[in-house]
Amino acid sequence: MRGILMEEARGTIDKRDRVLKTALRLFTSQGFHATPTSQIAREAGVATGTLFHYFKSKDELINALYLESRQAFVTSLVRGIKPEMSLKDRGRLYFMNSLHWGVEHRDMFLFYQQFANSPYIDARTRKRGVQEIGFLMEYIGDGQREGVFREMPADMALAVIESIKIGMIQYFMEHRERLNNRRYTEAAFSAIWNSITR
Amino acid sequence: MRGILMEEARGTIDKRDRVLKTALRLFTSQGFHATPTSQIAREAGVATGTLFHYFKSKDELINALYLESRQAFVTSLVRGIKPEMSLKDRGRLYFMNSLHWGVEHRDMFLFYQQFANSPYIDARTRKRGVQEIGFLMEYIGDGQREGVFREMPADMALAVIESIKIGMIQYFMEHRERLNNRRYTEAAFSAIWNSITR
DNA sequence: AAAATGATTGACTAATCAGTCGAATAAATG
DNA sequence: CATTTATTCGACTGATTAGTCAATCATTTT
Repeated sequence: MRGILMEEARGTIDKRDRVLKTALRLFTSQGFHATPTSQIAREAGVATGTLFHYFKSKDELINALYLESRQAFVTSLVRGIKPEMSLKDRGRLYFMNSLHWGVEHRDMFLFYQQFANSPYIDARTRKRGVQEIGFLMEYIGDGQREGVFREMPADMALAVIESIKIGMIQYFMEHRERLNNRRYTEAAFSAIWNSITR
Repeated sequence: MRGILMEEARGTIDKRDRVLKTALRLFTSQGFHATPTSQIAREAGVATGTLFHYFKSKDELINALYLESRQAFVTSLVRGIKPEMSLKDRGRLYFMNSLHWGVEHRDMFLFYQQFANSPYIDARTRKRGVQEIGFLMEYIGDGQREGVFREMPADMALAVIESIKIGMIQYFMEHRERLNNRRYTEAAFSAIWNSITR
């Protein structure tokens, strides 16, 4: 049975966690099929048997990573959002939250990018993963009702916003020093804002 | 020796070409490592030995695909571009060329997206693949000199343009019927244009 | 039509893969 | 302290992989 005392529990959780972290890093840098379970186990410092003790299969491992990454991302997305904020301020905060999270959780972000729509993630697991889209669809609906956004199908506006957001996360990953300079992050937000507003 | 008469030559070129086309389709839908050479050969209707007769290794095959896809894309990109065109007209045409090519050459586009920056493409092959960036960098330089573009680092502007372009190609792939409706394609171009202009 | 050359084949191999299993150890429980 | 239960190990297995090779077939040249 899983230990209750801190010291005892840590050893156990530690190994499961080290497997997850190592797999995340290797999957994003090498791809799923190019990463053997033997390498994950070796670099995590556990035996292959231990890996399969915590995850019944390699697929279960990647699905666990997907759930963990999505949870972490969606939680960070809504941080500080208040209903009384203006449309523009809400949009800016969504963007800044995504931007900082993406850059600071590089592996998780890249994993999400690469694998969220991959066949390795089973349909049932993915189905519950549209929370983020839900937030943003509502946001776009608000903007259209207020007449602030240009005429454009809502799903096209969503595609525009999301693609710039992803592009900017990748951009700031390669220019981390600019992430704490308002001139650059605000320029990036302006690109999004102007792309869909009148 | 490779035949000179049409009928004889066709048989030969046919098999090499069928291997390439089949590999392109399977790599984009299943991924590189998830696609065994045996499956490529089987679905192309050739023996595994034939595949390795034309491509020394699986890596050489993916690199050949990369070169072919890039060549096809860059060629289509500049179609109809004239130096005397206005900045906006040139931008629109670059976009429309990319959009139509991407949607109509789905496999090549997806391949380019998935594999252009993957470790399977060797450095030497990739190095000669910055032609497209060259065009667009010049374009952005022109826009900044004319004072049409908002203040923003050139590489950030490039990242914005490229990411929206990719997003829109994916969008129109799922809405092919809208590709021949100016209202939609022009709305997509406006998103790009407004994202970087004053 | 004989010789030479390249195209094509598929059985085969060595290496590697995901996943198993029985033994050993550590922790929790009565 | 004795017993049960959870954790960890790594050698092992059957399946699958990229790539080989000796043989055959088709075409061109002499």
